[in-house]
Amino acid sequence: MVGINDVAALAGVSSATVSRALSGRGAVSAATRERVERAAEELAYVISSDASSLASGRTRNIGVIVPYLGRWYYTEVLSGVQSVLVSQGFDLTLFNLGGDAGERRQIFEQFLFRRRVDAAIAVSVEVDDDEISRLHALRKPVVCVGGPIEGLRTLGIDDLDAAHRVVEHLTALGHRRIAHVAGLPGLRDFRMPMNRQHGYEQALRDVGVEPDPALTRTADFSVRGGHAAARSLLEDPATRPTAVFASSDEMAFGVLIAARELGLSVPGDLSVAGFDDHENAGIVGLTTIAQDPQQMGRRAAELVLAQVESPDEPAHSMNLVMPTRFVERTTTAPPRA
Amino acid sequence: MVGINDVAALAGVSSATVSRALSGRGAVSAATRERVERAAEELAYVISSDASSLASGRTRNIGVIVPYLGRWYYTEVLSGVQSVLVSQGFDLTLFNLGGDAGERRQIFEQFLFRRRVDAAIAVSVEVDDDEISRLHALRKPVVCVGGPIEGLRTLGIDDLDAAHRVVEHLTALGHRRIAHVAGLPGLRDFRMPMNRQHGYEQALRDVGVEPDPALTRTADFSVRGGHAAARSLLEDPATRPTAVFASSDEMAFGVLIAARELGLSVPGDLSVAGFDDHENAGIVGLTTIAQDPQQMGRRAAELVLAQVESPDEPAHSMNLVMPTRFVERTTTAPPRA
DNA sequence: ATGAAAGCGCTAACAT
DNA sequence: ATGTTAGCGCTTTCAT
Repeated sequence: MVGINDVAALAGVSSATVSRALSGRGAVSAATRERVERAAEELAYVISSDASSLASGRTRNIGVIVPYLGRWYYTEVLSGVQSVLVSQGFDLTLFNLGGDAGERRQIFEQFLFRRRVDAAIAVSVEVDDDEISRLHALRKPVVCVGGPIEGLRTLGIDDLDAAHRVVEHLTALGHRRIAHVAGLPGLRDFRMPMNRQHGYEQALRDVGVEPDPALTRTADFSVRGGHAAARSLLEDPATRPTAVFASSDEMAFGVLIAARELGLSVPGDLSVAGFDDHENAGIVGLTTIAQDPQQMGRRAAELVLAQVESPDEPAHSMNLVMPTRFVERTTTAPPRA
Repeated sequence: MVGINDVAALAGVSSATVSRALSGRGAVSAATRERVERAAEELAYVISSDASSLASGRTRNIGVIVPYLGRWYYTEVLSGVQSVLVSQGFDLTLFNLGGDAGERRQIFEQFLFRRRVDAAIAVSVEVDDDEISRLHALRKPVVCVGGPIEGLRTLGIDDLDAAHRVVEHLTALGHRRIAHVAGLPGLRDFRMPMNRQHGYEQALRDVGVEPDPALTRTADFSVRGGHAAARSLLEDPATRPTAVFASSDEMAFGVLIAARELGLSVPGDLSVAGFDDHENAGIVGLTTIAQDPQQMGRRAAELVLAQVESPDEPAHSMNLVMPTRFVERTTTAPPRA
């Protein structure tokens, strides 16, 4: 195994100089750097990250915690994070909380603490108090995407406002009986589903409609969940709403499937609006409010790397609000007269 | 930061004994182990994985290479891998090749070689010769899920047979004009799309039908791709097939959407069959052939860990074939008379 | 069964 | 700008 000393010998310098030349920390003359790089190249030298980490205290590795992988949102965030990390030469260690409670405990109690990461990014993770204190105990930069966690840097969208805007679109079209397929709290993050529910309610009150609790159903953000919720919401023609707002596009897809099964035409008999601008929203013409989770992942990675690079700067907590964009397509129209 | 010496002091033993007691390597009396564990617990000691790796040469970290994250298949495999690794105390470093060519090169040339992983799992990665030799140069266990790579352990399904069975179902129903929305080769793995195409062709020849090249369209495994392929396949009533086999359920979803847009009833005017048994296949009643990528991920992790634990045993190459299961639902029926 | 001590391959003072 | 040297926190012979 070729090590730093082999490179040093070939380049005719000390190992310290090789370290400086290759890492970019500390002054090295251009000529020397040149020779060192050539030698490293020739020997196909690759650094031992373990030795480097041990000596320097920096791992060049970021931990990313996700509650689940099988939803569009998470993989998008993850891709964004990954691409920034790769470009900066950082590795990504994935912690997936989707397994059983034991796995989750092990991750919070052991894995995060093996000093293997310089920082962590938590993606819409619903953490309990004990877990929060463990994250703080890391004494490492932590930024949260989506779910605001007390005292940590956060990056997300304004869920209340976004939901409000979508539902406002429906009321502006003339809808008054609008149902909400809401997300289950506690599944991703506790507050997000609530904020979207509040945005929905507020938009109704704006036009003088008192939200009817019977028109809100919760589901697990999946197509299947949205489908089941819509079936129960739509099957009785007497109480049927004229529009449905789903708190995620995937649930909206489920609503569309249910509507078709029940012989309801969209948007003739029923308007449907979603939330996300999922990659498949366009193809079914879904009106929705777009967020860009990949971009959020990139920003989160940048934030966290900035803190890693300059650990001394006081990381005042903050909550970065990313923009959302209303996208009108063909699943929404005025209600039948 | 509490280290091994603190634990040793508290337990009244040497650091060597602590190391042995906690790692399980080497003989320690039950009583001593007990005391050491208690001391470690009390001090909330967590090992420095860097120091441990440096000294032992083992990292307890597995690299997982995926070409892309945004498809059901990959996240399922990843979940399976992850759950086994967590239970064995291993970390998972994620390498996502989905970025640009530069990122990909960096991953193969640098990241994999930082000696940060004990082994790697490649998930349906289409690798070129240079990349294969780099994987071999790792001199670490590598197992591939899905895409067979020369000289490496592989685990996957029999794509030809699976496709054959689905199409056989269609011919048994009486279909003769059967189209294939095939996967684009080179996107995931080169051979898989071809094998499915061959299975499709073979099932047709079984009933004396020579496959019509005009009835095969390729797409990128996405809903959008399947939709576009189906539009061009179905729009002309004169040349329209009576059934479509899609090489992934996600593409089949796109076919279903296109059929509806064109006013074709399924399965009345058109039968549709997919491949995967995606989590949403049931909800739209899609007939398909099920594979279990999560299970494949678990098996791959087990295989690779077994090799990591006993590196001396000759890792004869092998190709583990996992079962598939035909699932008949409601999108297939005999063609109209 | 346990301890002493020599590394593992780097980095970072410190010195020049 | 470069070299010398002392660790980083473990694991693993080798003794006992």
